[in-house]
Amino acid sequence: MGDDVNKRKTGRVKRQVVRIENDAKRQLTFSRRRNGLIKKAYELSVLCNIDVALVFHSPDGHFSHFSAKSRIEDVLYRFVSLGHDKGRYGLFDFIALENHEDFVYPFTIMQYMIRTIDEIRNEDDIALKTFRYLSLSLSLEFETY
Amino acid sequence: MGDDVNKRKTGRVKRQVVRIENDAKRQLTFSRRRNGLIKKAYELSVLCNIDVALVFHSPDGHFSHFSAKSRIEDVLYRFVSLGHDKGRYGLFDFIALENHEDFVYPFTIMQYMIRTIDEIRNEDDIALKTFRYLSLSLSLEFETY
DNA sequence: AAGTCTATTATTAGGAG
DNA sequence: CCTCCTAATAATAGACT
Repeated sequence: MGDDVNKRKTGRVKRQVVRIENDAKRQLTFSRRRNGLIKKAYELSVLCNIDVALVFHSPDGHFSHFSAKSRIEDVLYRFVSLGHDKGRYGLFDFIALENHEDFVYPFTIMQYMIRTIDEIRNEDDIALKTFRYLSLSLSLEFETY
Repeated sequence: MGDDVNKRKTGRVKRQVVRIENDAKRQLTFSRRRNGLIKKAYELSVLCNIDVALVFHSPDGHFSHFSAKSRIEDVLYRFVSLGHDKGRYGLFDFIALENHEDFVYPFTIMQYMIRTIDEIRNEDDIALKTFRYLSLSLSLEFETY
């Protein structure tokens, strides 16, 4: 019985911030930390009356998103349209952490949006897609708090 | 001198998750927790090889954003164009936490984007705005890690 | 994949500068 | 706006279910 005490090896251990190679462990850590991040984003939004939007993409194409206080569409729309609002440049504070070597063109997001909208306009099955998207959203939506 | 020991009142205290009414305290908490959130988003992106985008808006018009691993434009573009990608609906998992009572139309973001693009196309000072936006981005960009 | 336990690390509130 | 300090709360790695 005393053995159990010696064998016990639980409790948080320190982790280097490097990619987790083991698939199962990486998935578990992603799930836990994503929940932690969402909780903190929610708390920040309430404590400080801030709109926060979070978007996650994994390399295999999975994605998830979160927004507190406002719809994520509203938060992102405001972000996209910033470059469009002449009178308020002086108010913006930018935090940019870029790990890629190619230069950042601030207007790139607009070019992307224009291309996307053009493609969408050339299609005639928007209603169908909206319906499918809507069905999926509703079935997978859940309340954490 | 012994008095000092009794008077000492430091250390973290428990806070309810409700709006902080004191302006200075709310701003301080915002600054600290936003940094904490960005650090955790960065760690998640490295540990789990995930693209993460974060967008913050305060009611007074200030905003900031963060993205690790990929440009924020790329992460948001992928998000926006999801509704446009027919073949992959089955892969998506949605996390939606909506605090507002009105119904969420998944296509709203597209409608917003269309409106934004239309407005942009009706202007002829894009080059000037791009230049100003670029100058500001570069001067305020910084590396946290 | 998602919940429980536990020991430990990580974050952060308040105060001072 | 920061940064530093301290003591307390909060998050979480690993193991198990």
